[in-house]
Amino acid sequence: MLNMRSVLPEDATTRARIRDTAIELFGRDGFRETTVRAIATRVGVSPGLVLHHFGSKDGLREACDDYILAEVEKPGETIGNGEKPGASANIQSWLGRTDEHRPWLRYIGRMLADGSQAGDHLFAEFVAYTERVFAEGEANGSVRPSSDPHMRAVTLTAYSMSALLLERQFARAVGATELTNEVVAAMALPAVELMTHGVYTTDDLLRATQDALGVGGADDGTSGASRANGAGGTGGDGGASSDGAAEGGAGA
Amino acid sequence: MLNMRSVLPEDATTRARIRDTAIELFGRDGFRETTVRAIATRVGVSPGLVLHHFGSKDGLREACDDYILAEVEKPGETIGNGEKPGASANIQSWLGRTDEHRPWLRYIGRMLADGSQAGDHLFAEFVAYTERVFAEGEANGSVRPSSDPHMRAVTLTAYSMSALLLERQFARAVGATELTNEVVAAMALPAVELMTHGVYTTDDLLRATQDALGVGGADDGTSGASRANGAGGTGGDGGASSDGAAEGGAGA
DNA sequence: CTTCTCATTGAACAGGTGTTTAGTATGTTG
DNA sequence: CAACATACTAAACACCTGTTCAATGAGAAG
Repeated sequence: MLNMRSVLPEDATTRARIRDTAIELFGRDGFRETTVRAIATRVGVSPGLVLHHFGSKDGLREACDDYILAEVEKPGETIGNGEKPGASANIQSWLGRTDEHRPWLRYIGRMLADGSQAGDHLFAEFVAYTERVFAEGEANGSVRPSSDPHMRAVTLTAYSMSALLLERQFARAVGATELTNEVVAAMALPAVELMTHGVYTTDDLLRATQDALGVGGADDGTSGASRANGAGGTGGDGGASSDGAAEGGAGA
Repeated sequence: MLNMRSVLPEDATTRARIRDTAIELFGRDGFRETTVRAIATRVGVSPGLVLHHFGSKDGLREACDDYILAEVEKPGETIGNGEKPGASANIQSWLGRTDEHRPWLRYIGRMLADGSQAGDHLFAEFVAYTERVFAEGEANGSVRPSSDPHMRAVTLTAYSMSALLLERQFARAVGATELTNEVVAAMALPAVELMTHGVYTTDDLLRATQDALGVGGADDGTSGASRANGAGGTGGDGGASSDGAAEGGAGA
């Protein structure tokens, strides 16, 4: 309720309007393909003014990075209640209101895809938060232990970010072209189902992977069937190290 | 064993060497940031020759797309045995030999990130394959049913592609800078653990998500604890539709 | 009022870009 | 041999890019 001028740059200062428009275009088209003139035209100013305020196009990018970083790390953006701080909660909230925050979500996707330092920082922050929450849950009993807690956090963070990086593909799956609320809603249940039960009914693939990597049963083997059946082992030879893992369900 | 000239453009025709170099640079730096002159210089020819062979830079890109598409859809690339056809198996195989196929993996990542039509085609193919395998496994008993099989396939395909899109972040997690075999190996176990057991010990979050979306228990409720404990419900109000799903583990 | 600051513009500039074009060499074909 | 197609180069061209610079206007400070 505090500041809701994200999408409507009505009375904001010209400098802020330039920055917001830059975020929008950088996120939509990419940094390299967005021209200073395009930003200036959309704001309704001259190209020179953009450089006057930000020094250079790279300076404008830095300003956008800083703004997004500050916005995503802002403590109580979500709702009125005393939500936990952290960037994850904010992105969470933005995904609930895609129409208002789509430019920011897209810009974050670009940050991660471009391999910038700001993207590294943001990703590391997400990972740290996820790892912390999972560690608490593990001590709590609500989260399963992992053979590699850090890599699990990295993996799940990357998975969640795929919604931003593959917006187009997720949208196409439900007949949309953008990351709308409908798309987010359709993504939710399969993701939570996966996080709750997994997809495989047996741990055959898990055992095979453990064997291929030469690790013992580090993970606790709770409710696991053991009959070998559907999913054939990973290939035949033992040369390759870890096939069948990274790909979604093609390991069989 | 058949054609292994991927990384070593020794005696290949000049046209092929230009294409391979373009794939490498497009994948590494992006299409827009890669200049025709940079490609020509690296191959050791004049910039004019690049255009002579491919008409334009966009024509070169199309040639690269076609080549990669054909290469990834090639039937028996994996090993000698009669592996199932399909693009997924090839990428699978490439991830096992990252040093040789890194340019192709990166190029595919760019295809998906750039939102090109070729990327759409490739992604759709991956999804179709994943969905088919899971349908077989579901009939088989080795794969759990899903409330939305198609969206599950889309989601898991996107998840697996995140390794290509976030190569940098995955590599940083193990102290590397590229997608090496070591990185792929480190990714494998957490991914398979997730696919086998999930991360949560209870289905509290699943039930909460189902309630928030207004769906009944479409998924079969197999081995599920029911005690409510660690993961607090999704926020307080009932306005937002599907919070707590897309983000990796921040729903709690 | 005067002076100063600063937002803003319009035009120009230097560099890099994809692309074209004329020309050269090298085979290949008749 | 001549004629021709093709691989290839060097140079230029037109365009777009980020950027600069002098000038203008308005408002604040004195």
